[in-house]
Amino acid sequence: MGRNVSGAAKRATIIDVARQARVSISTVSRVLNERPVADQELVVRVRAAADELGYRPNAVARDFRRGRTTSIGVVVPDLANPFFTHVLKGLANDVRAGEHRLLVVDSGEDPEEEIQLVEQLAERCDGMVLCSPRMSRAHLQAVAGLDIPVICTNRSVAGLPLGTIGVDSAVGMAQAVTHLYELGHRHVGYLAGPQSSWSDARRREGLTSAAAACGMEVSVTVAGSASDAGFTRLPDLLREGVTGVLAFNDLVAVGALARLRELEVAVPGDLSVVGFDDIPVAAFLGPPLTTVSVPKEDLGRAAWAMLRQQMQDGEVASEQWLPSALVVRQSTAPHPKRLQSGAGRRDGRRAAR
Amino acid sequence: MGRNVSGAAKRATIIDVARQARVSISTVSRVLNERPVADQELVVRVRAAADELGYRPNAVARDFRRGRTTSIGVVVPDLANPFFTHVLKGLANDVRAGEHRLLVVDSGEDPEEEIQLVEQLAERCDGMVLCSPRMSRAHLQAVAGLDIPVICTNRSVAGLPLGTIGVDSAVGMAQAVTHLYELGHRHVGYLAGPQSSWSDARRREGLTSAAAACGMEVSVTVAGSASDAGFTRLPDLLREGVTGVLAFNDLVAVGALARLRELEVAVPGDLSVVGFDDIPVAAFLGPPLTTVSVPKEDLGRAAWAMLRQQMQDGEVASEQWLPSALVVRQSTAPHPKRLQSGAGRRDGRRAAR
DNA sequence: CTGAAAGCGCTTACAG
DNA sequence: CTGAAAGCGCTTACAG
Repeated sequence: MGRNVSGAAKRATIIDVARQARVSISTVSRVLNERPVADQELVVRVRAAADELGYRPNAVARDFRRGRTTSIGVVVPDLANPFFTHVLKGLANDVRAGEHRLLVVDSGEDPEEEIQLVEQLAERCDGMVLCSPRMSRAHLQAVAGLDIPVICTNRSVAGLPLGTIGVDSAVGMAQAVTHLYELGHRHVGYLAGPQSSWSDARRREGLTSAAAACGMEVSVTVAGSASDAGFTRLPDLLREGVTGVLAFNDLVAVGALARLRELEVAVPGDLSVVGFDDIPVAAFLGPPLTTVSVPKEDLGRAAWAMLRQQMQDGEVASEQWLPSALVVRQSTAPHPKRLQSGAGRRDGRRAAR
Repeated sequence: MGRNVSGAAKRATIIDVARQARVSISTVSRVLNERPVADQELVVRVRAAADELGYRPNAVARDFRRGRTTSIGVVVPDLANPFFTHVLKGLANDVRAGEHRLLVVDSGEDPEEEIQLVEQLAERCDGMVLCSPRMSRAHLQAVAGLDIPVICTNRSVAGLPLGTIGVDSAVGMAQAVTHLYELGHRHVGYLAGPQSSWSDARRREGLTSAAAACGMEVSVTVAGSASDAGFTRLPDLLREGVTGVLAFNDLVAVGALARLRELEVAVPGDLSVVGFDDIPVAAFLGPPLTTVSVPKEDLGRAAWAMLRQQMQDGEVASEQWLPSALVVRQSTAPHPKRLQSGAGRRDGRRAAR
């Protein structure tokens, strides 16, 4: 039993196994990698020797020699954000099926940390997925020079040889705005996300242009990506006199709802609230949250599909956008002072486009 | 610019750099690893050559040669569970400070998958943290034989040379039970977690013995670890006539709250609800959830501290338990039919022990 | 102080 | 079909 009893009883290598089994190291390697070996007697001896010595192949040596790692790296800005963990779930499920394993790394929303991690990780992986990368375009360009297949999610990288897959949040946002408009709202507020978020920019754009199209007034306040930001910034919008609030994401909406409860503003009676992402808790809130649902797990799956193809044929730089869709629950209702026909619709799901 | 224009213009190695700089590979290695090199002229030439060739050292080769990886592996059952992501945050923050990087892997709550991932990961890391491992004790024993420092969280591994760090959930659970007792409740229900969870067993034990101590009746129904489980199983407990419900974790409590809203059972007026973990959303629910707070980030930090020490002095097998503490918010109130003096306490925090 | 050489533990052409 | 040998890209004793 080659186990360390105490201290370092040096780990058995393929040479030790070969000696013990009285064969060459080539044969040991073949047996252990299930390559054809004619003499069954040899196979038996090798397996016995490996067992006896507690031999475990040195994976780093093998990766080194093969020039491949069978690992896929994933970089996310914040593992505590449910959006990313659901993308990861989709990825993990499909990757697990194959022979690769997923190595996840959290950049802590720090662009500098992010590029460093990416460069370190790239050396130890066969391919990478960068989830909503926060790094500068210049750094993304450096990533493109890393000669390893890379997919970016929710970040446009036009002109760079990186695969892109994202959610078309403009469409979902436009649906949300239209929904509020149809309910009679004429002045809405946006609890914006982090400045470094490309998705926030897209959502804000979508909101602004949809509102402009139907002549709605929009007030914006910068919140962030977590619930306390929504809790803190919500009053800014109330002061502006909005009757509907759209949040950068569901977490921010959760904070807004809590603040409204504290202020005894009834939702949806006095004010309508719309989230974004449709994280699991959204459906369980009081009231259940009207939100824009994005296919998080599909995003992960699609990223893996794209990455795998890129690893196979070496072709890069495709682009793919998944639809988002408004899910109407119970946090939105007709404008308090202006009842109208479109009111009272509940729990429907409207497909994007 | 050694970048691949298309196809594989083979990556520059240390040999190419040495040739270009007209020095030995030893010197290149020394310069690039910032070891003392006397002749500044050489340093300049090496840096220039490396730049010109776009040289990036092969990390796998270096890890192989050094016999170390500067990576720490972390295995979690489910990245979508906020509890684990917060433990990870604590870990990541402290690890980031040093020279190590964190490689996270999700076992999908599958014990078989878990042991496989652990064995693969162990070969590519200098140390590992297993968060709430679901694998059998026999498999844990195999892990102990992997001659790599390993810390387990929330799992007792008595007799095995693995570091253990966990949360003493029995204490927090006892506080929750006492809290309900003092509010006049005499029959409570438990929405239990997954069978494979060691923490659930501990919490259930804590609940049962605390309830027995004060003569309270307990009904148990097996839910799981996600909100829909709480939503689905809650009625089982109502049927038993409980006036207070304790959930395995906050997610399950969220589901229970949603079901109660649907059933128009007032919380806390008609029924009290207590969660576990104190995830961020707990404080933002309607009503804000009374729950047992566990020091998730501290758990991660402590795991890293223990692992680092184990990697330094090779000493293994310490044990450490962090306290949990009840946080009283607004989802608990006096038993509806039995008002009494202890009632109405709000928003206090009771330290463990 | 720098360079030539050994060697980490494997896999895989190449001989026999 | 199996074995002897080369070599992946580094780091680090060891010479000079």
